[in-house]
Amino acid sequence: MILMSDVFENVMDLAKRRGFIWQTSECYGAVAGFIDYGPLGAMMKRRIEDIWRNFYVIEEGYYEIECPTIAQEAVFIASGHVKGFSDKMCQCPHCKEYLRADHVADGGGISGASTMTNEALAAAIAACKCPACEEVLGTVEVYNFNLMFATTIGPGSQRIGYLRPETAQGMFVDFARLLRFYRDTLPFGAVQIGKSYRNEISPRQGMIRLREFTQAEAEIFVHPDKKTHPKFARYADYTMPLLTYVHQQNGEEAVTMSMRVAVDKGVIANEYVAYYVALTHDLLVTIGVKPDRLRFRQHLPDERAHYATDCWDAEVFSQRFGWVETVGIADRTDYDLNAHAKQSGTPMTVFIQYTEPRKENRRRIIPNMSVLGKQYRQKAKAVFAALEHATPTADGADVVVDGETIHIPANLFEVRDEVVDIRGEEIVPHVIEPSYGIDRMCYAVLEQAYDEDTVDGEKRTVLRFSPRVAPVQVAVFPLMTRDGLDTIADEITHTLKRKGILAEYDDSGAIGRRYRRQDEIGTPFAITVDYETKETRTVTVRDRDSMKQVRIGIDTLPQTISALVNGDMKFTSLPAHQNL
RNA sequence: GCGCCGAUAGUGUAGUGGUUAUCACUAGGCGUUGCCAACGCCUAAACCCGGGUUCGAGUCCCGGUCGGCGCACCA
Repeated sequence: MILMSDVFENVMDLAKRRGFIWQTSECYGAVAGFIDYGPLGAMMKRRIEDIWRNFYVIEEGYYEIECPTIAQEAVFIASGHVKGFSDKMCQCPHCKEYLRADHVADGGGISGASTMTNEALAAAIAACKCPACEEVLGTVEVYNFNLMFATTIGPGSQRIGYLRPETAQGMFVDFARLLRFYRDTLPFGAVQIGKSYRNEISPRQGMIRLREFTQAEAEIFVHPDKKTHPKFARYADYTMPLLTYVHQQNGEEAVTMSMRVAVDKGVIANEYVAYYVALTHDLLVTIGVKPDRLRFRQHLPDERAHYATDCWDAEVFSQRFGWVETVGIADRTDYDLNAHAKQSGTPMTVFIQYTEPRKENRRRIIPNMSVLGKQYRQKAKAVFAALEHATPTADGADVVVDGETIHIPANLFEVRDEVVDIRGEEIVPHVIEPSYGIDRMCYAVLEQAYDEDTVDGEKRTVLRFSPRVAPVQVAVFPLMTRDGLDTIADEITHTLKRKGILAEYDDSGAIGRRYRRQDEIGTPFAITVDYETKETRTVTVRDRDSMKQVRIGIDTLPQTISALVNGDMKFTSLPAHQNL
């Protein structure tokens, strides 16, 4: 349509002016990386989150949980964030370049940088050259920069806590309870929508990169050998352009294919990842992302987290920022559960029962505790343990305890060969993780909804929201504020509100001005009470995008508006279109 | 963090050291108005923060904050 000089500026200006998004605590001077959602923005965000819930909680059946945004240090030691999210940094005194101190050490042939103290590392790299300007560094300060916000828990306590950098860990640490909730059966999933925090060095690009942001994440626990999605048929024929890492390396364009083909050809690792790639496409289109501004890009092998076997990003095209990573869908394998099991000492496995028990020969060596115990006392426990794995002969068994070979006579233990039923095995599930950046989705919806057109030579600014995400769902206007028209409009407003519809009454100014106000905040429909209303109990319903109107009875308004707003009915399918 | 640029009513702006900071739109009130930002009258509303130079600073200088861009960073 109209070429907009800079959509980002127009959108953010409108967002600020009309109460969608603004900078936080402006009266004290804003802080980079933090935003407030205003009245309309918070409503829009909630509607987007609710659509997400429809997909993941209601349709997929993965219940939502809510964990604290602060967790104790052990959680993030296990997840790798304490170490991996923290870099040893230093600054070149000559060119002011910020450098990874450990990389400088590696480049200078110094080993063991990761185990040195900051002071030792600083001393070690003093003789190294700055990789940027080639000058010898000399005296530098090495410090840790961790992207997690740290805090302490409790009064005067030294117990360290961190604000979570992702919601995912909450689902992992709750694994055992979730497994019980889902009655010890794979696959199952849990989701969480909430705030996460990263102390970004340089937050930029409006609301694209924030220090506090909202994530919607699902962790789906699956059997490692069964990555076939039970409902794969739903999206098997769903097609979309896929930009594989091979395409990217060869500088080729994305190729459109169905999910079935993508899995069969090995383009996408498994059905689970493919299923959520397709579901994500479906979801993003539902909230109003245009398909031609949406692509799925596979992570390059060196870009993937070390544990992920496959990872796809949903990228939304922004006229300002180019392709913006908005959703990541990764197969995290068993990395997280293993890490938490090790750190916490709690097993995080599922018992998978075999369809048929397996017969297995087993030899058990049963020691005569009363005799051996007395004989070996403190060593007894170690002796028992060693004996279990010993290879007994006719005259006994030799075990080695603390380097000492001890002969246990055959009469002090019994060897039992038995056939046992193995009914199943403990396995560590793999995790499929779709992770959504809600703020980026909100921005994408705003940017893509923004439009300007020309009506009677005048510019009209309109947010072409899907009715499902529009904060205000319908506006109600009396044509005149007299002759009882305002009373009727007021009654209609209240009737709609009682049905759970967010209706806004407005009688201020000319009717055209009121339509324009609602256009600018993306209200999809407007009801006008006119003089005919008093005679026929009908009102006009006006469509934001076409500006066309139809006349319908007051009594059918609640059901009609509901259907229009939740997408069950299109405006064009209403009878008796007329231009008034 | 570094470098460059910027910051004046809600929004967009004018203002090259000197009265009471310009204009438009927006918003609120009253009147008018029989369907797409009409009109009249009235009202409200701003120099990012801190320091300095000066008789006098929105204007000049320094520092900070925020924003944009380029680097760097982005498990």
